[in-house]
Amino acid sequence: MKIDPQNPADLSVQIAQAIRDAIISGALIVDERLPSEAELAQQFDVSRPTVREALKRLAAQSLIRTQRGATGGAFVNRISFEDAYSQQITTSTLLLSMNAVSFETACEARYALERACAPLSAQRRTADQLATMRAEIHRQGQPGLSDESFCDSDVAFHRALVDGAGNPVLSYQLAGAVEAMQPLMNMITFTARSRAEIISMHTRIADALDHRNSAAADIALTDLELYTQNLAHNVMAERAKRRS
Amino acid sequence: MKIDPQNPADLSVQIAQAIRDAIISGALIVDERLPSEAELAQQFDVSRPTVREALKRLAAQSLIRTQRGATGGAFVNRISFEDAYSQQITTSTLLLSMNAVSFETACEARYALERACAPLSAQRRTADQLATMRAEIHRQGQPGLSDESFCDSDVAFHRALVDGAGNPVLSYQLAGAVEAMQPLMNMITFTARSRAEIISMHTRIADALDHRNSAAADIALTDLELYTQNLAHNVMAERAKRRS
DNA sequence: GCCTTTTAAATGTCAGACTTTTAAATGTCT
DNA sequence: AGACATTTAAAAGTCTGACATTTAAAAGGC
Repeated sequence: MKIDPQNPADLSVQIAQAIRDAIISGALIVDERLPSEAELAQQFDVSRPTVREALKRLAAQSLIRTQRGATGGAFVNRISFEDAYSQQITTSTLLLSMNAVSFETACEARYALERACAPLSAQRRTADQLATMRAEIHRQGQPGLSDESFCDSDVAFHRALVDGAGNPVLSYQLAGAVEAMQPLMNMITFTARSRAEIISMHTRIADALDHRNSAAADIALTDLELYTQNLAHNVMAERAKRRS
Repeated sequence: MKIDPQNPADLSVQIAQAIRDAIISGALIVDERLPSEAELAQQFDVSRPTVREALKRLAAQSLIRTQRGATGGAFVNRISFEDAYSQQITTSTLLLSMNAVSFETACEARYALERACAPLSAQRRTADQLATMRAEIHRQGQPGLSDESFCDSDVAFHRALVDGAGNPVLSYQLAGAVEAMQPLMNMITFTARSRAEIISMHTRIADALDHRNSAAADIALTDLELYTQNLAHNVMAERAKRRS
């Protein structure tokens, strides 16, 4: 692990890169302890604050964790699905909000992804996951349910659908995407949507998975997408009219 | 933006969180300059190194960028699709390698995602994207092509397929996933695979998109997945036999 | 008016000290 | 001997103050 003092890049960037490479290449394995900050400073021939800045960069990406105390230090972190998942949500959320991604584009991507796991969900969904979906549908039908709770329930429903595929990699990819898009979708369709319509389509999806009918699930998801896209379209048109 | 000195969490973590919240909430907008490190240190009542560690954390997530010099400072970064994409690749790659995700699971997820954009690709692929796919197929048929180049070409082919959907959100999600899984897939099927077989299936995919035949593309992708899964299965069985 | 030089503001880096946390080693009492 | 309290040491976390480097704007000279 070496750095080049002549390199115009900041030293802390170079050091972080060197350690990151060591982790990715397998030279440093999970739960292995890195040398102490003082030792690293010696090895790289830089000061301790510089080493610390490098370590903070890695910590921000969950590549390492640090412990204080006698047996403390920086340890290579095993990146969990949860870590990856929450990182994806922050990144995706900001990406969508900062790049003026149209509702249409985000919505299309979201449902394309969900349809991707519908066949697997139809095959493999457990009784538990189906029960979760039914429970969320029931919750969505409760009168007096706040808009926020309805949204949460919506997310939980789709989350169960995705988890039904029984593939953690898919779950992590999709749940992140769905959750990141939710604020955008709520912003548009918060007020206009008809809960009854949504509940009926959720029920169709749950029924389809219940009967392990992949094609029906696909169609129901497509209908839900169409409904959502239409809704957004109308809301936008209404807003445009009011402005003029 | 406030922090709590009594909080057991590290100050640099709290400061990073406070600034992150300000960005997400929109209190800080894209390209806005943050106060200088010295000013931030005053505001939060901490020392400059502590502020710097917080800023490095944010920089590692591409939330801010820093410039040196007279008009320099830390600026809120517009997260680009490229940023998000490369972050996703590192995270996903590590996630897969550190969590012993089975080849089967990763492969299934990958093709499920690709099938998700096949219908859109069939509708929208441009002549350019189709030409890219054909060119990569041709390249894959060149005798004397190194294994590495073949892999690169394979990635490029699938990348074109995904981009064909014309949805940047999908592209970013899927390209990241595909690329992250590539090392894992190569590790298994590097030697055993038949280029001719793969090329023929690639051709079937390209033909299907050429004719805007979504169903055929789906079938071809499924066949490619089956072929890959079989290959992996055989390689594993072979390895197990050799060990005994 | 244009080019060069100076200057100031900001980040990047360093050195050394002090604080806090933590676990292990040591000591003490029953 | 074993259980509990105390000491100690290692490590991260933090602070202070200084210097180096970069960069753009201001000042100055032709």
